[in-house]
Order: sequence, then C-alpha cells, then structure tokens
Amino acid sequence: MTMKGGAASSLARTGTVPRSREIYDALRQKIVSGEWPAGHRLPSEHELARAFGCARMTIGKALGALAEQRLVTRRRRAGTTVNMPRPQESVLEIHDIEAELLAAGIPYAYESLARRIRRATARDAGTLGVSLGTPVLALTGLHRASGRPHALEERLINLRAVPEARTERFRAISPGRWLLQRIPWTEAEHQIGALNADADIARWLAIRRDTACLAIERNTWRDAQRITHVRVIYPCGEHRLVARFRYRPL
Amino acid sequence: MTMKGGAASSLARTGTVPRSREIYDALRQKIVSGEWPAGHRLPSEHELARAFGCARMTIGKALGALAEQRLVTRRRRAGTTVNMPRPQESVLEIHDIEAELLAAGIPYAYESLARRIRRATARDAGTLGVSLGTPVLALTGLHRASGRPHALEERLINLRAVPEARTERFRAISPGRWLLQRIPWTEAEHQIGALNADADIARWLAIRRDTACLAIERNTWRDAQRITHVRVIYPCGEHRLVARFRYRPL
DNA sequence: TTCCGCAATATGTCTAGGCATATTATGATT
DNA sequence: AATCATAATATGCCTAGACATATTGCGGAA
Repeated sequence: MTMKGGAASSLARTGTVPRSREIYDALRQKIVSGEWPAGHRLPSEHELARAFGCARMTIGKALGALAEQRLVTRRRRAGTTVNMPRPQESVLEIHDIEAELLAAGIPYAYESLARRIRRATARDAGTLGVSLGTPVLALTGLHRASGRPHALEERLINLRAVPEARTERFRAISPGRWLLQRIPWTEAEHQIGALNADADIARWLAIRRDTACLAIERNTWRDAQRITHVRVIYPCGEHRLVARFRYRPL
Repeated sequence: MTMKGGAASSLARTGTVPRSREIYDALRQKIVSGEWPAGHRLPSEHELARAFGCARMTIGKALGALAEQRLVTRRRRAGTTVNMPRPQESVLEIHDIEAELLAAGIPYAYESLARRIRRATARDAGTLGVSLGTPVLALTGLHRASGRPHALEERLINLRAVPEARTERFRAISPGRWLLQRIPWTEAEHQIGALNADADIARWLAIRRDTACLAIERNTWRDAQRITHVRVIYPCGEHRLVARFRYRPL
C-alpha cells in the first residue's frame, strides 16, 4: 500500500513494530478485507487480550485507534462493532505553497501591490468578522514562482489582534509567513471555490480574462479572536491542490 | 456545505473529562498562548507526572496527542520541544455531497448520462492507473439538487477490482454510493482544481460556457489495487467546499 | 585536538490490576 | 403482561512499575 501520506508518524520510529500496532493492523485487515462485515461485533477486550497474549490495555489502544479511524464504534457494555464502509468523508492536507515551491527548488518571491490601514468598513467587518471601525490592515500581494505570477493574495489583518503588523511594511516577506512566525493560531476555516478572473486578477496574474481560477479563503482564529482573513487566487493551469488521504498508522 | 468539524469524539463521552484530556488542554494552552514559544523544551514526563499528580503514562498520552497535532516534537533523551507555529498545512474534511444535501433536506437525485464497458485506452490506463486493456467501466452522470443540475461526474471503475459493477446499471443510484456500500477502500488521493466549462459541461450543468468550475478528482485504492477514479465538476456559483480545521480533542 | 565508547536520561511501550460508568439482561413486583 | 430495580458485563480510564531504545554528553585514549 502506497502511503506517501505526509503522515509520517509524528514520531520517527526506527526500532521494532509495537505490539499494539501489530494488533491494530491485524484487526484492521479483518475489517477492510470484509471478513468482519459492517455490524459484526468484535470479541471483547478480554478475549482479544487472551487471543493475542497481551494486556488488556494494549488491546484497548488498538481498538481506540480503530475507533478514531471510524472503522468501529465502541459502546460500553454493548462492545465494539464494525461500522458501515467508510463514509465519503476525507481528511485532506493542503500544503503551504511557498514551502512547496522552495522544496521543489523553484525560486519564490513575494511582491507587495497595495497596503492600507483603515477602520473596518462594513465589508471588512463582514469578511474578517470584527466590529465596524476596528482598525484593519488590508494587503494585496503577488506570489511569484520563477519570476512569473503564481498567485494573488488579498488579506485583511485584525490590528487589534496583531498590533505589530501596523509597522511592518510587507515589502518582500509574505504576510502569511510573517504571521505564522509570530501568531500561533488555534483554529482555521477554509473555503475553496472557483471563479472567473476579472480584469484586475487577469492583469496581475497575466492570464486571459474569465480564466477559471481556484480561490482559497482562510479565516484564522486565535482562541476566540479573529486574526486574519485571506483569499488566495490561483490560475487554473498553474496550480492544483493535491491532497492525500491521511493514513494514520496508529 | 458547512461542516463544522464532524470531529466530535468518535466515542460519545458523557461522563467526566478524562484526566489526560485536562492535561492535554493545559499544555496546549501554554503553547498556543505563547507562554511556551517555539523551541521551548517541556518538562520531562516524570516532572509533569509529579506536577500534575498522575502516572507517567497519563502524561505520555497527553504529550502523544500534542505530538500527533504537531504542536510538539518528541525525541528520546532530547525531550519534548514546542514546534514552530503550525505549518501552513491543514487538514480538511470533505463530506459526502449526497449525504449533506439530504441532511439539509434538499432533494437529491442521480441521473446516468452514459455507461460504457471497454478495455482501458491509454488515457484510461493513465488516469486509473491500470495496465492497458484492463476492462473498465466508464460512467458519466449528473447529480441533481432540487431537480437542478448540481454536479457532473465522470468515473472510471476498474472491473478487475470490482467485477460486480459489470452488471450494475447505475440508472438512479450514484456509483459513489454503490461503491462505498460494497468496497471498503483503504486509501484515497484527491486533487482539487479549477477549469473553464467546455461545451459539454456547460450543457449538462446548464451554465454558460467558460464559467469557472471546481473540479475534484479522487483516486481510490483498496490496498494496492486501484478501485476507481472520479472527477466531479461543480459550477462555481453553486458550490463551495467549506472545510474547517479539524480540532482533535485527544 | 579528535574520535570513540560508556553512562545518564527521556521517551516508547508494555504488564497486571483496579475503579468508574454506561448499557444490557434478568428477575421480582405489581 | 408490563414495569422497574438490580446484577452482570464491556468498555473508559487510570496507576505503578518495568524494560527497551534512542540520543546526548562526557571522559579517556590515540
């Protein structure tokens, strides 16, 4: 099974395979092979512990991982049962474009196109989710790969949450990077959509008008406070979001 | 298509909050609040166990969860250190369209537009990742919401992996559903892109030519075997993929 | 100075047992 | 027969201790 999941275990395991992992794999195999169909009830932890010759907690770990994968449901007293085949719900990973370009050896640059500080307009307040009049920093910038336009970025930063941004020029450093290095965020929401390039977008990205573009919007929170809203626009030919199902080994 | 993290714990917790969860939250708070900046080394498991008044394993559970979240890195002897602010890489959940429409009370229907069995052409072989001449089932269908075209689906099914599909007509049942109910898959890969509607797409989706559309491609494996390749095309106005960063409580 | 081996350390994982809690089955009561 | 209290059961979570293993730092030898 190919699993180039960026999901390399968070811990570089070098030694032997843990027993709980072996058990997890063995049980998982029974399920995905269909030997244990949906609704089938697994043996109890005690029985499995006896069968595998290990402590109950080791079994519990394996079963807990299966439950986290939604392969099984566990209920007290009712036991552990196999779920319906995996729901059509996937975990995707979106990678950082800048990092990816650099990793691929492609020269990357950020260029600021506009920078304005203002009190939040009704529209700003709506997109950024702050109250009217809150000071915000509005940025427009261009990401370049090998010198050519790669993506257009429109960003709003809540200056109440990030006062340091007021004095930063963002001439050549991308605001995303800058923020990441300073503000740990706790939650984010993404929207992915498609849009036809308008005149501005077409000009900056050097594409024809009406070319289909991928638009990714991201809202970022730090606890309850809104940090930033960003919309990044990629021309369709240039970029695809490649995402992989995340294989979680345990 | 809002989907606030379906991330409810896979196990309905009703009782008290587990100690390991409390500890996880406490440590997480230290990190996201910035009190422990990137590079900071956490106290050892022994020290934390003493500080929190619990067994080392309970601490290990909490730290393990932090590591899985990539908030910290753990290395033997070197200890546990806080990572750089979260890399710009996110985990998205894409939910099943059909299920979501139904959940929202919107009538859903699938309509088959084309169905052909053939030996894999060079192009089929490339997209589906099978060898030339392998029998494949090629399907085109339309997803309707409230009777109106919602998405166009182009699918290839590997008949060596799913021989039962040969006799299925797919008149009104969406192949995605059908497959999910039969074939548990073990891995999937997605690509999300944008494209301008060509004449065919425009006709089926009842949109103007060149309208920007969101295209989602998915490849599905069962262990090493390729099951199916599907491309679903949504008109830009109709649909956005909304995804929320997945909060995994532990 | 440089290199190598050894000891100290922190994590990775497991065991055996225990209490808590949710749920089901059972039996007693009306 | 229907209802309700109680016991049995399976999981959820924890403890205390143990051994294994990777990594680091240090001291001695070349």
